[in-house]
Amino acid sequence: MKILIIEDEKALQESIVKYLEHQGFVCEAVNNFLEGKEKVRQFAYDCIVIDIGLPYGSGLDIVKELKYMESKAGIIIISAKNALEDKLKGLDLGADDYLPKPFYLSELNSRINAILRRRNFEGSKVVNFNEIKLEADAQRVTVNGKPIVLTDKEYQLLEYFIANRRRLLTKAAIAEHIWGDEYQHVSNFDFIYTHIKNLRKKLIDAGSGDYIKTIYRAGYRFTD
Amino acid sequence: MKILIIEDEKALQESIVKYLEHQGFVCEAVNNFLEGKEKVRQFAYDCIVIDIGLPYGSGLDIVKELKYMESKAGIIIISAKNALEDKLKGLDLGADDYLPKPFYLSELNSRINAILRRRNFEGSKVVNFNEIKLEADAQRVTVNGKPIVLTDKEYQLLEYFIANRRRLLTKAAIAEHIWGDEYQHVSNFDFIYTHIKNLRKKLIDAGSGDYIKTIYRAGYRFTD
DNA sequence: TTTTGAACTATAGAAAATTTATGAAGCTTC
DNA sequence: GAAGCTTCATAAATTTTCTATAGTTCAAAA
Repeated sequence: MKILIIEDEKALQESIVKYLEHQGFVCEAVNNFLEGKEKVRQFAYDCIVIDIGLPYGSGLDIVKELKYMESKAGIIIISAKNALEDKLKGLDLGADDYLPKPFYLSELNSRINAILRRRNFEGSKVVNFNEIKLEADAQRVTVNGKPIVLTDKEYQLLEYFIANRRRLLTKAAIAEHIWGDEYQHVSNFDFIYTHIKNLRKKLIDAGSGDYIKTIYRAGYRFTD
Repeated sequence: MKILIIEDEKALQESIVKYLEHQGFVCEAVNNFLEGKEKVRQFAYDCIVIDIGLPYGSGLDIVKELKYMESKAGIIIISAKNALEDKLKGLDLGADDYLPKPFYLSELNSRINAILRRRNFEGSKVVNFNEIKLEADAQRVTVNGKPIVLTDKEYQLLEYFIANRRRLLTKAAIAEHIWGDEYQHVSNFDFIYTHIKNLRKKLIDAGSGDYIKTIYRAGYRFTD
């Protein structure tokens, strides 16, 4: 699997490459718009990770280019600001996923895998975890085939848990993922407790196992 | 992981410490050049965050000092002015990364992680010692493949032991590493006994060998 | 060589501190 | 006004620290 990373922050770029290579991907990286465009035209990648804010141009234009070319590569855009606009524009242009900076490399990895998986099985954005089934398209969740109703935050929580199954997720990571940077200074994570509680209850009431394990002083882990 | 922050702006310093502690780092902070130099000479840190503009001297001189000492700590310099010169000088002197103010705390965090990752084990965060396996990513420990549940302190203890396998570790060193410098003057390390005891019990109950050897009047050594 | 005692380490259990869970009460938004 | 999100107060759970006591080690004295 070959991945192209278009990212100008050197330290971040190196981290990504190193991490992904360690995960068994073949990586290439460039640090500006022009080189990015060049690479994209010349070679076929399985997945392309694009920063929006680049020297000499916007990453969004590369997304456009790719779509124009009818490229089959998966596209993940990343953006410094947690800008809803960037996200919407990117997804609108045909990107497969959006990741606000900063993010955990493990998360980027799991999103890449999700996209590649999706691409292979063509179509359905459905993730399973034992008796839990999560249909991303419909933002719908079923337990043993029976649908359950989740609020927005609960759904996001569950999606994040399942995407990062068996991994330790700190409350800070969860907060950043679901609420964004504005919570970085907050030292009070009470609101997470409440959402965890509600999600747990709904899942268990629906007959699922209790997969959300609390790791005292560290965070949570979704596992069986 | 122990981090030193040398930063004179009180509010910023406190934010950094709070944030990083949330991420699971042990932090210490000082607010001027002299104290910074003092700390750096006395203790070993995993990573040091240095503001360039400090009372009584330049942070760059601390970088110099560290390099002279052949310190293994990661170094991140931060600077109020987005001065290219500072950046170049700092990186030239051997700093690992440069961050212009203002920055997102999460950005600082991810850079620290990037450096530690690079520095430590080049990617893979899994360490083995005979039948014991320690997965840093998940903060998970298994013995012969079976997971065991450790408390925070127990985990840190084990991590420290395994990282320094076959080395004599004094109680003072252990206390300093896990609890921070405020324990440097403490002469009573009784609280360590309990943690050692508990860790030993959990490991042995899980079927591991008894690797924590007591060296009378000296400390402990993790070895087979 | 054996005994003895001070210093050191091990252990269990209680107390203190910290962290997480929970239900209810406000807020906002639609 | 209902639904969902957040805050708050309080309860519960878990970990960490403290305390007391017992067991070890080592070296000096007998």
